[in-house]
Amino acid sequence: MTRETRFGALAADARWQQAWEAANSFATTDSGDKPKAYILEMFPYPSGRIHMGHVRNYAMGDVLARFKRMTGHDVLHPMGWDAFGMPAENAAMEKGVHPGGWTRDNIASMRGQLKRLGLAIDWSRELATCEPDYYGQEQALFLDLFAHGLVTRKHSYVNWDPVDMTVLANEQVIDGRGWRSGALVEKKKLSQWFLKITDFAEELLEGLESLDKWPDKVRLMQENWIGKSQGLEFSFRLAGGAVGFDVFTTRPDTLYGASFAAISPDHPLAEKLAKDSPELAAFIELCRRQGTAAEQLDTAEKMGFDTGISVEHPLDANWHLPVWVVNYVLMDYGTGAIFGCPAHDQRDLDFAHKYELPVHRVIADGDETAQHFTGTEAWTGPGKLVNSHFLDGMTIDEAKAAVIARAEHEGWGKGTTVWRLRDWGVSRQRYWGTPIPFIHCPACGMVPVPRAQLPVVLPEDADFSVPGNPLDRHPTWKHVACPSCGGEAVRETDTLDTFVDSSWYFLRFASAPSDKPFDPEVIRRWLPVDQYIGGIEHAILHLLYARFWTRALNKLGMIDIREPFASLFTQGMVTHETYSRAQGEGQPPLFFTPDEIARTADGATLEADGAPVDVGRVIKMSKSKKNVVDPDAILDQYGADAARWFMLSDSPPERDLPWSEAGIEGAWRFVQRLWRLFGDTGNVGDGGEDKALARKLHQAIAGVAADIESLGFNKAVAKIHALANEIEKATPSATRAEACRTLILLVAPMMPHLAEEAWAALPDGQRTTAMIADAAWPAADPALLVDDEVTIAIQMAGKLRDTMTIAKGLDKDSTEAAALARPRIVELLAGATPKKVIVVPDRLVNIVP
RNA sequence: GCGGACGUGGCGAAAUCGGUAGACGCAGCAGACUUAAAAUCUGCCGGCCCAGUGUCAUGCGGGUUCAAGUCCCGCCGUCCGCACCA
Repeated sequence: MTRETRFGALAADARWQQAWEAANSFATTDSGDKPKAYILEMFPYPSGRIHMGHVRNYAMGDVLARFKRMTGHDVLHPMGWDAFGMPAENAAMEKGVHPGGWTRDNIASMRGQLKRLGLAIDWSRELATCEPDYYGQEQALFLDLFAHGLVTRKHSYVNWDPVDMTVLANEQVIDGRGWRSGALVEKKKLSQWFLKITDFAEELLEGLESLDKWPDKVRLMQENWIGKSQGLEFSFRLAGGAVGFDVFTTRPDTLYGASFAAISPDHPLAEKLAKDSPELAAFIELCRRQGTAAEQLDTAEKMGFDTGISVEHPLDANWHLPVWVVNYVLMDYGTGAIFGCPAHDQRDLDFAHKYELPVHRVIADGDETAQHFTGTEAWTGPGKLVNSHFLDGMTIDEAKAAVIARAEHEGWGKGTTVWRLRDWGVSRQRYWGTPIPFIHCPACGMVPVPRAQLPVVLPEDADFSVPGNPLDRHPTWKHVACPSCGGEAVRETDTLDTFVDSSWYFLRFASAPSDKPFDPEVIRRWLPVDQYIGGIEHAILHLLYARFWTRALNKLGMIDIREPFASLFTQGMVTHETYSRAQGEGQPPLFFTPDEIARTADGATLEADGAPVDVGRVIKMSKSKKNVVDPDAILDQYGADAARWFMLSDSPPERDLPWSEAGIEGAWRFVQRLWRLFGDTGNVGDGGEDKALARKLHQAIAGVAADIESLGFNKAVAKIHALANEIEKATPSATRAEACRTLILLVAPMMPHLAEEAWAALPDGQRTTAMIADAAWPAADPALLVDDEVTIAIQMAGKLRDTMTIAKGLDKDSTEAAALARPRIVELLAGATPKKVIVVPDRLVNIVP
């Protein structure tokens, strides 16, 4: 092959992508004689076009996958589509296209875009969650979980959008309104399907400790989300002795500080009392209408309604506490009822002040022995018990234990654990999702669809012209015979939350038989995922659900592992500055896309009129701010390798990456620079060796490998730059030619097309494999990893005064002597004897005069 | 309000164990080559001054240490998560 002076990226991209496909280069080998590496990036939602965030995500995973192949691993690196979800259905409503057609078209175009990146993916394992061969197996797993009691139906309050006629997830409610329709969201009690994730609360929490290769941030977020609280649950009796209600508290030590009891507006007792009290009914209605948005909570006034009834204090039956219905008590945490202790809880204090309820101090504030409470700030710090009879003088922890012990002994309460985590409601009143495989029979009740009848396939002919669930109003689909009695029955028309689809796809990638969800033997070989890479936005929901499914399937005996992802990496976003012009009073600014803009040294102008625009902050690329750069346009102009290289350069991968035109051009220039350097593999000069360059080369081999292994791609990039600089400066030698050849291998994981092109252009006999895709990572010679000389610092009183180059490993005494003999040091000491000399071999000498 | 992360040149950053702060890149400046441009190459590139291996400098103020970007205490700022969670 004759060598071009410029690297033709577009032709090379296409050529090598075809070559890899023809050779089936990235098919996963199940041979099992090499160590396995399962590298997975979170699979994309097929929105239609890939964005720069995808490019960054898949570039990182691809470097790791290619590197693992080069270092002798069997690599599983698959790709698929999280293909169910509301956007497809919205498109159907807005544009009259079928969700299936819309989704499959999007998949086809995004697959094409991803392939242009040159990813080392085993495309034979591609899957889409919207296809029956996937969701049918998901239905089978759902029935397995049901058979083991992990699926329930229960009534619960949901966010109901009255316009779209569907349940909304909490995240889809923005300031009390449906995110799509803008309608005021109602609380509605509906019968819903739930997965019993709370059964696993304790082990999901404990399991976090074993995930030492997960970011601390994610583990902490999950820990807070699971929200374990330990305390006392006890029963209040109504004054007079009738059965009252249960409350939960984490502060049983403050029981003698109680001044009222409070129940949630949604508490059954409140609802019962409201039947006879229109005032209370109106109050409850008022509370339900109040928003729960974050800003409103800050300012929301504490409100209460005195029911007129009272309860007996559990430690003193003659002490009666009034029962209030209170807007700040939540029905879905604890028991939906509390006892109020104003002195030691800020909310209770605010409430007590407003309604002039008593405030009893029971924890002394520090050294203070004040028996009474004043002020507007509740004391929640440590202290000794006061005003508390048998508890007086105890610490908070001692008092907690004493009260719990007494409650258990006397039988009115017990120590318990309460979780913030709720069971996972998976019912969605949508068409474009996995049908829940159940049949409602008037005679037999809820009947699972028999295995032989799976998959329950979505009907193609659905009507999207009106809001609501198309499955529910489909003329025929839901009408079936009961599998149990044969009588007339109807299918469940709810579909599964799409987070279910993404809770087990990593298993299906490893093993996808047609007759079952997966083969346990094959799962044993590949799982857990060795490196999972994706966005921080999935820190809680997806990652928690996937952990739950893995543990649930483990409990069912279907898989051995308890945790799906051994190592997790959360990458930063791709950002770009914004360009805008103010529009006038009360108008939002007008934004411009980067390709409408000419960037100048100190500002930017609109190309259309040459006038300046405002350059805004560097923020996440988003359509509304128009600060997006289309990957296709970049690939057309610079090719895949420059795009990949830029994505890996400069910013640490966990941090945001500011996209810039100058940056991608810099990457492009470096691609060309490497191409020129790769042409020097035959230029051996006089054939001699260059020991210094050999050291730098081998240090780079080891350093780049370590950086890729630890996902420090920006550092690997810097080391490759530094090595390229050294090679360029060196005079031709056998070592230099060898370094040029080795450099091809070092950049191969990051710039695979350039590497293949350069590999193919090598003189005959210099290639170890036909394609570099099959080549091995070069071995670093340990002898060359250390320098034989080091330049060390000489400090006086901690300030740098001189440096000297000495033999590496020189002993302390000789180092000290050499330092003290330096003319500059002699001059500075001026004959004085140093008080102290600290020598750190190979590092520095610090002289204390 | 609670929890967490992060603050280093004009910009993205590096400094892996408490040991020469600013590697590497971007932008910029000066120069070479060229009829010119592109491309390429060379040099400079934190502040200050008396221009020195001078001095100050890693958000601010303290502390520990022979030595602090790194450890400790207290502030300030930015970002993220959760949020009336009993």
